[in-house]
Amino acid sequence: MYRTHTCGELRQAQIGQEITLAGWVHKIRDKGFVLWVDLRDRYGITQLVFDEERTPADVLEKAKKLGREFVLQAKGTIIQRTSRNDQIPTGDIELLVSEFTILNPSLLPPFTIEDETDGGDELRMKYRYLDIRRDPVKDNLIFRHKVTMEVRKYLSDQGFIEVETPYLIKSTPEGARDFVVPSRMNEGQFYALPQSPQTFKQLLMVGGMDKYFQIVKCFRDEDLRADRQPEFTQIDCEMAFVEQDDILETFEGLTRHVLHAIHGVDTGAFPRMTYDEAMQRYGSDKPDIRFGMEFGELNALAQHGDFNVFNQAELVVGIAVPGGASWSRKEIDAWVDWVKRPQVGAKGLVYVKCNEDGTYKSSVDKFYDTEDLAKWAKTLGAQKGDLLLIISGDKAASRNQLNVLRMELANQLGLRKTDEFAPLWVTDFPLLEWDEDSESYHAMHHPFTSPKPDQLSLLDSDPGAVRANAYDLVLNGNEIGGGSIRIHDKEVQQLMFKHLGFTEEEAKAQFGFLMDAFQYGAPPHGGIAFGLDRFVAILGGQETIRDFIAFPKNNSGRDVMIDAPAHIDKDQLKELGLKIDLPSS
RNA sequence: GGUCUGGUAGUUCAGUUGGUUAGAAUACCUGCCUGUCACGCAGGGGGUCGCGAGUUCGAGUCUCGUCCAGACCGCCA
Repeated sequence: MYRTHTCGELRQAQIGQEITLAGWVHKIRDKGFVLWVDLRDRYGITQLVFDEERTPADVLEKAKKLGREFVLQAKGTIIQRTSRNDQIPTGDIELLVSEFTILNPSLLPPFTIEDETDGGDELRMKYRYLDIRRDPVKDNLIFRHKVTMEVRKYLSDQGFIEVETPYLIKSTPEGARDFVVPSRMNEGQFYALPQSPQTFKQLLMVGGMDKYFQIVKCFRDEDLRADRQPEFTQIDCEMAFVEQDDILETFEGLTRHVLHAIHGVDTGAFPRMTYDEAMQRYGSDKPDIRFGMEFGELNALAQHGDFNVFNQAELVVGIAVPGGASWSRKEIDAWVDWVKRPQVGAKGLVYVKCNEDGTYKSSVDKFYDTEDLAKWAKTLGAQKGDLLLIISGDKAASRNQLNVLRMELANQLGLRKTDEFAPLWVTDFPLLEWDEDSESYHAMHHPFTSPKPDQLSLLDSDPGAVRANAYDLVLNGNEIGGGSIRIHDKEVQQLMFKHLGFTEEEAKAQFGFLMDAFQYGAPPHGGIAFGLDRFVAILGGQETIRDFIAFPKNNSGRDVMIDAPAHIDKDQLKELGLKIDLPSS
């Protein structure tokens, strides 16, 4: 047995006991006559003490040669400290070491193993196993464990069965790019890694597993962001014999359970909002409702004068920024420039200061009188001291630009509090969205999503107007889950494929197995999938999901620790019947 | 595929108009220190300024290319 206790559990109750600890040398403080070593493991830090009076001379001598991150086993007696440290739970005691063994020495680590490390991101990723020794990373992994355990507990208690689905499946053209895996036994053929277990969970419904879930890796070969990894984890769920409300209630229950178990908060029933309403009120299908600054449309109040920018706009839309009237001209101009950057793409930004004395000062004083501006302020819900910011132009573009501005303002005004949780269901998403590049309609969610039954007839006349039985769960302005009631009827599924531009043969070749299954008594069903990495990060009050993944990939999809991806040798290629043909190599 | 930012000591960074021997903090090493816990004090070692070309009497600094990292746009059903 390497240890009798951990480095985090010893208190005054153990004083006088002979114990053995094992851990890493966290820090050494050598005062000459006495030397302290902070010994660290997953559970905490215990101070070891060596001194001239009480420690055997050879042990003290050996201790003077220790280095950071050496792995030690130390035996001795727990004693009361002469001077206590109230900063750590074990600060009342220390281990007077009688003998110790160096289980393994360590090279000098390339960065300090401390909460506030001196190491940069790149270095920490390369030596991720050292990074994980640091509390912030370690705590995040433990936090993730707690969340997933609560999820499993809740779903299992609700009668859900966790079923594993295959990782080696078939590539399909819809959606994201697939990661592909060559098959040795079927030369020239490839598996694909699943972007989600979508069709398998539907087949489980046909199989009668009427409540399924799986905490499962999914893979998408698309460019990355701070909140996007090529492999990520979903809480994938599906239920049979349910309508949309059943799903929303079940997974609202799950989310509330997790919020309560992790943070002790009860958010109450989640508000619901249709997609159209979300776009109109917030310019986003995932609005952050922790704060106000709701959109107000000013077309009726602003399109009567000589200001042609507004007159010619499809939409004139604004928000009221709390306290913004006190901003200087320079500060406001900075925001005007900010929205005009190509990343935002607005043509301009009109402002109206609603001064404390009841007067108004705007960038369009030439065109509108005080009465106009007062009406705008009222429509946008402005108080005295607020600043109206107004964007105009194409409807979709203006909403998007104002949404980007609203979010950035909220960030800078500190309105996005990480310890506040504002969930929201967004429902009734469009079934299809127009893709400019291919000049065709694509499924907004996925091709298995059912249209609202009463809107089936619209599919031919006005496909873009058809609404789906699809919903997203939004938390603090992030989409953390999305799902739909699925199609379970072969004819309807075939109709969908037709509208997505599949020929009958293509549909049969790619999804024939699913439509076959639908002919053998497929129950009505629907489900949802949560992005676990993002969910955990938001619950943890952070933005980047990398900090909650033990071994994440970098910006270009590389694992810099193991240096993957990598070339494979000629024999492997030959065995797979592959030839590399790159202009550069 | 694109835009932007960065790459200088083990590490995090500073480095003025292109000009003397490239600095600081921290880490590391040595010595001192009778209770430290961000210990303290004194001293020391440590640099292919990402790489390659160019401009110049002279380049960490300017130009071009390239590699790497990060953020964003496209993309992500």
